[in-house]
Parts: sequence; C-alpha cells; structure tokens
Amino acid sequence: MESWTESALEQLRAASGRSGGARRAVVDFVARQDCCLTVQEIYDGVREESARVGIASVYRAVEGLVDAGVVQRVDLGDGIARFERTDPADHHHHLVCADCGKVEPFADPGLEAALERVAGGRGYDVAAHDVVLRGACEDCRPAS
Amino acid sequence: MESWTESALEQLRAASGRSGGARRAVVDFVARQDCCLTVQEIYDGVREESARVGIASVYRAVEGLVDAGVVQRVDLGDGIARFERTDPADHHHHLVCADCGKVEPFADPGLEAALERVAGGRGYDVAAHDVVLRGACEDCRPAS
DNA sequence: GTCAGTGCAAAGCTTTTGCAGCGCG
DNA sequence: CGCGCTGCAAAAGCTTTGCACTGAC
Repeated sequence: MESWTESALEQLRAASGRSGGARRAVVDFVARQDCCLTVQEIYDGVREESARVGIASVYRAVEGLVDAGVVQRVDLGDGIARFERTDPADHHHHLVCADCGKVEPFADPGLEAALERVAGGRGYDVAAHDVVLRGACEDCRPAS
Repeated sequence: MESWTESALEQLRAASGRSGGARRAVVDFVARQDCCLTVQEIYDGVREESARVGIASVYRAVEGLVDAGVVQRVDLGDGIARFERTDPADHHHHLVCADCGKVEPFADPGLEAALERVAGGRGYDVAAHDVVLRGACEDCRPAS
C-alpha cells in the first residue's frame, strides 16, 4: 500500500509545485496520529521533533491538506478545530464525553449505510459527513 | 401544546430563580426560528425588535439555555457556533453547501434508527448526537 | 535565480470576563 | 430590598494576515 505520507506530499506538490520543511514536518507528524488533533497539539508535536516551525505554518499546512482532501476538519463542539487524516481504510466518527472531554473514535457500518442512503436521496451531491455523539463515558457515568 | 417559549423560561427560572429582559428577548426570538443561528444573528435579530441588549447577554442567555437543555449548539465546520431550539417534534440535522455556505435542515428516520443502534451498542450513555453532511447544493452543483 | 513557503509578529474574529447598576422576585 | 441579570468595555482565546527572508525547484 502506498503510504499516506507520500500521497499527501504528492497532493501538495501537485497543487502548488513546492513543499517546504514545515509542510513536510506536519504531514509526517499527522501521518502517525490515530485520531483528531488540535492545531496546538500538532504544533507542539512538530516542535518536539523538528523545530523552528511557526504555528502560522501549521495552520497554512493544514489548510492546504484540507483543500487537497487528505486531511479533514473535525468539530467536536468546543470551539476548537481538530484535524485528522482522511483514511478510507479507517473511516470513523467520534464519541465525546460531555463530562471529562475524552474523545474516542468509533466506526459503524450500519450508520454508514444509513448515511449513504440519506446522501443518495437528496438533490445534494454529498462529499463528506461528520457525526458526533455526546454523552457520558464509562468512567464518568457511574459518578452520579 | 405548551409553547416552547414558556417551557424555556420555566427552565431558566428553575435553574437560577430569575429571568431578566435580555433572556426573555432571546428566548422569544429563538422560539420563532426554524433552523440554527449564530450568536451574531440572534443579537442582530433581538436588537431589531427589542433594544439595548448586549451581545454578552446573548452569549450568557444562550449558555443558560444550553445548560437547561432547551437549546443546542450546532457546529457546521466554519468555526462559528450556531444555536437552535431543542424540539423533539422537529428533530433534524444539517446539510451544508461547501460552495455557497447555505444551510438546510433535513430529517431521516433511518438515520435516527442507526444512531440509536450505535448509541445502544456502546458503554457510552449517549445524550445527544450531531450529523453534518457537506456537499454541493442543487444551485451550486451544475456550475462545474 | 525565482517565487512559493516560512517564521515572527501583529491584527481580526468569536467568545469570555470584570464591574457598576438596574430590576426581578 | 437583596442578589442575580444586564450592558458596556476590556481581555482572552483561536485563527488569519503582512512582511521580509529562506530555500526548493
């Protein structure tokens, strides 16, 4: 399988012709994440390994990756944007604990099927969908 | 049917004992809306009919209404929070046009059923869910 | 060599907080 | 008639933009 990293860098290069160090560092870091991260988290993570990366470059890199379709934005309701790889092999949505803020990914074929059906039944040409479930996680639930 | 307005004001009063003019104006305005609105839109709308309402009071009123469960926050992916009535009789989700930004509500029983199934199958005690579909609306689609 | 990409800093948004005073209950 | 709600203004995030400079092609 072709690595997501290569594919992402290719997309960026196709879109603009170049790909500097910051973009490469962001792509490399995001490639190793399993779930969505805030820009601040990406910035911190990239800074820890590479260095001398401005947060503005992270925002710009992420924006380019979203436009290229290899990264998607996720809003969990706290007003901070999160981003994660668009990985067809690991399509998932998010469970957010209303109490402790924990975020867990989940996948459900039945849900996806229902979403496909909705998309097909409208005049809309649906390109993407997001689902966020909010509630109390196992740890927070017993604490009544 | 008991009006949503009365119920909302009751909830506010129960939570804090009082309900000043700004809160009443916000509740009254939101009660007449069919879909989600930004805080700025609520502020503008309330200012047009009532007057002398600070935007901070709109934020505070909305926060109280969300805590009371009569209003819910909706994130459509543009980084601006939207709010709408929690109306069990008109449960819906949102279609957002990636091109023109138009927002349309939609409802789908099959999707709701799938969501219930997902919620039931987890250790999570799911209290709410949001679904956002993104794509090109009928008006924007032909314009390739 | 050129010009997109970059880092820093400053500006722009939305949203929150401080505070004196009004007004609901 | 007390205490919470209110409006205004200032502050606090998150995000974007301006600008000179670097480095990829």
